[in-house]
Amino acid sequence: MAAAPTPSEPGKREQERDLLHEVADAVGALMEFWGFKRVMGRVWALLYLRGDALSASELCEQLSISSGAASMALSELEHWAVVRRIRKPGDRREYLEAETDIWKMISRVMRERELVQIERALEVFERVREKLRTLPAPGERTRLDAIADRLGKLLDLARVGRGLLVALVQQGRVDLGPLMRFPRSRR
Amino acid sequence: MAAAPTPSEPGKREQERDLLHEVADAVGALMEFWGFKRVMGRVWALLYLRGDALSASELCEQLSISSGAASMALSELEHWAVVRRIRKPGDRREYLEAETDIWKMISRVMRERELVQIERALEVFERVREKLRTLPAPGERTRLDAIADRLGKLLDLARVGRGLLVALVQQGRVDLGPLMRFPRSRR
DNA sequence: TAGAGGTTTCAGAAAGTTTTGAAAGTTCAG
DNA sequence: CTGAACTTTCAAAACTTTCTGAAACCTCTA
Repeated sequence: MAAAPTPSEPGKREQERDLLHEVADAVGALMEFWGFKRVMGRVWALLYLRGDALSASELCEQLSISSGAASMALSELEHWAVVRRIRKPGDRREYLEAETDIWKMISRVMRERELVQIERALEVFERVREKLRTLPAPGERTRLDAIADRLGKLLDLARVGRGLLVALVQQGRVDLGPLMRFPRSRR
Repeated sequence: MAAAPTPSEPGKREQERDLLHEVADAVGALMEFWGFKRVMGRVWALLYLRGDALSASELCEQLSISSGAASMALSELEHWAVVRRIRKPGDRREYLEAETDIWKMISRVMRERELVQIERALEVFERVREKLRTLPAPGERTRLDAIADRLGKLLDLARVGRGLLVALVQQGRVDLGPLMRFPRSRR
């Protein structure tokens, strides 16, 4: 190859790769913590940092995962609209590109996952409270009432949580200004 | 008249128990979703709703878990200060009581778990960006710069996330007022 | 339309997590 | 001190999740 016969750079290339991997692993850990598969985070981070589209097999090689794992991670990432597939004409392969609007990704997950979860719980809380109310207790009114009260506190909290999520999601962006009146008072 | 040893109530007692279990399971699901063991949520919710202190064996029976599982869940719950042990004089057993200040629990988890997680990632991002900068690339300045830029966006996001967490935790309570000034406008 | 180059599927392997139950350890009334 | 009552520990079992690799399946180009 005329282009770069020079293995000139000592370990620059490797160094760069290792650095990207470090970040990819950190993102992977974060994603895993947030309930996704670790590989998903690694894939997205690598694509995001490199900026250009990679083929699936390149990803497999870079991250040392099997084609099966890559395929599964990719389809899940696609479901969350976190990665896009694009085709280059005259090339049979698919290339993968990271969504770069991070907030869009986050708010989608909030909306479709966290919110669903909390609403499911809310539903149970509400239903049970109703039933507790109609349980015609003999001399137990007070005891059951106390339970219903505590359940009510749980309900309130869940509603606050839902409120926070909805607020974040509806804004479509992070606007912490109001919430953070003590920004850079570094203590 | 069914007097003292009345099995009078048809299924009231069972109904009540089932309702509490429904809530406990919902909380368990939520806790699991949030990265804790499902049992932890069930234990806390049951204690919280009943309001009175239960013995460990009662818990085992109520939730159909082994004493081992209970012991482990309890010590973890205790670590998070979500459940307290109390002793009644003249009784060899320990009784368990739920912490009722829910916000206190949440902010503790935020501080000790979520915040640690995000700070770990931040550290990696920062360190890698520094190194990328000092990688004396020949004609690659622009390519590496672009990578560093994207890494910078990641850093910003992580900082915003940390800011949100810190804000929530420092307030010591949920104050959504500022964040939610668009009450019920459907857009 | 053949077939080379790619991708998906899926059963089984590997890894990770939670639960059990019994043995070891504590605690306290007597 | 002793032993009954209770709790903790921990190795193994049960279960869940994730990964692998090969076969089945696409999809283009020639």
